[in-house]
Amino acid sequence: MTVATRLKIGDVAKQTGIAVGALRYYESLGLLHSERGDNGYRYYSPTAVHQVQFIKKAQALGFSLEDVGDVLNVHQRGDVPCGFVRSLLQDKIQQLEDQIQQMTAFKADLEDYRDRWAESQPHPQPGDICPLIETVPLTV
Amino acid sequence: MTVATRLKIGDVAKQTGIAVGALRYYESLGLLHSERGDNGYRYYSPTAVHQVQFIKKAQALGFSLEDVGDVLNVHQRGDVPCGFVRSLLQDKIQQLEDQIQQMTAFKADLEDYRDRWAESQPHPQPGDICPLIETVPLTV
DNA sequence: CTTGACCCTCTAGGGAGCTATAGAGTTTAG
DNA sequence: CTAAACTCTATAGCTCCCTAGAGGGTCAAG
Repeated sequence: MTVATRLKIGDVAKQTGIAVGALRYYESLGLLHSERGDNGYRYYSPTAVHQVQFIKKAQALGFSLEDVGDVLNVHQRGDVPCGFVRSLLQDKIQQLEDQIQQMTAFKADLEDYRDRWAESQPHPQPGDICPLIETVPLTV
Repeated sequence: MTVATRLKIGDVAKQTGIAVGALRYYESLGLLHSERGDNGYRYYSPTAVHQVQFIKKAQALGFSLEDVGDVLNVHQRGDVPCGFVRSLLQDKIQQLEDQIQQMTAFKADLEDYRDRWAESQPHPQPGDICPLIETVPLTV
């Protein structure tokens, strides 16, 4: 019987490409657990590498670390969090949709100004800073 | 001959709808100037209202306060900053374009996952947290 | 034994544009 | 005259995900 491999934080960092400081940060958020040796060092089992990769993958899906924590909590309760993940994912998609729409409308606005200002020689009024911008209406 | 109107910061705030704290913040960035009375109060001429509105309008075009400062500097040098403003505006449009493209591609990715995961009953492996997320490839 | 590569905790910072508070002085309406 | 409403400075906090540094202990190779 061999003792299970005990990884130090630097080993986990190397195997995952995540900085040591970030790993400690994950732990402070409760996303990653470690055992402490007598020297105070954090020790990890090889599954920790897998867990860090899980965090990376969730982030790649646009999940915040808080989201990851929520998923982990569902898992901790013994449930399979896939349904929860699906709904989170749908939320992210909807948020993206909304943001894209907003940005597209905003871009159209800006292009409108650009085209209107393309060759106009503005009529500066006393006190004006940029006579072009001065024509923008105040949204009150 | 009447003394020119001297506005206090609260007056400017009321007339522009910008919080007092924000006006002080603008001043700290050099975007808004005031004279000090013997009591230490900031006093503004009515053109300050116009200048604050200019800041608001520039922000409505997606300009950062730093951008506004740059525009103001051109103006301060005695130049008309409209050419500079046009090029800033084109930059903002381009940035929006890029961001929209990125977000659209990302959204397509997420929708891909969503559809693939729609009714799949995943095959949990020992150590898995959410078998769905586990299928996401690591971008290394 | 020494040197260097690790590890620890705690604190600060950053980006953007503010808001909020504390503790103090000033002005203004009644 | 008093009380409310205003003003001042200076500092901290917000969001998110870390990074960087100080000041110290621990461990492995030569």
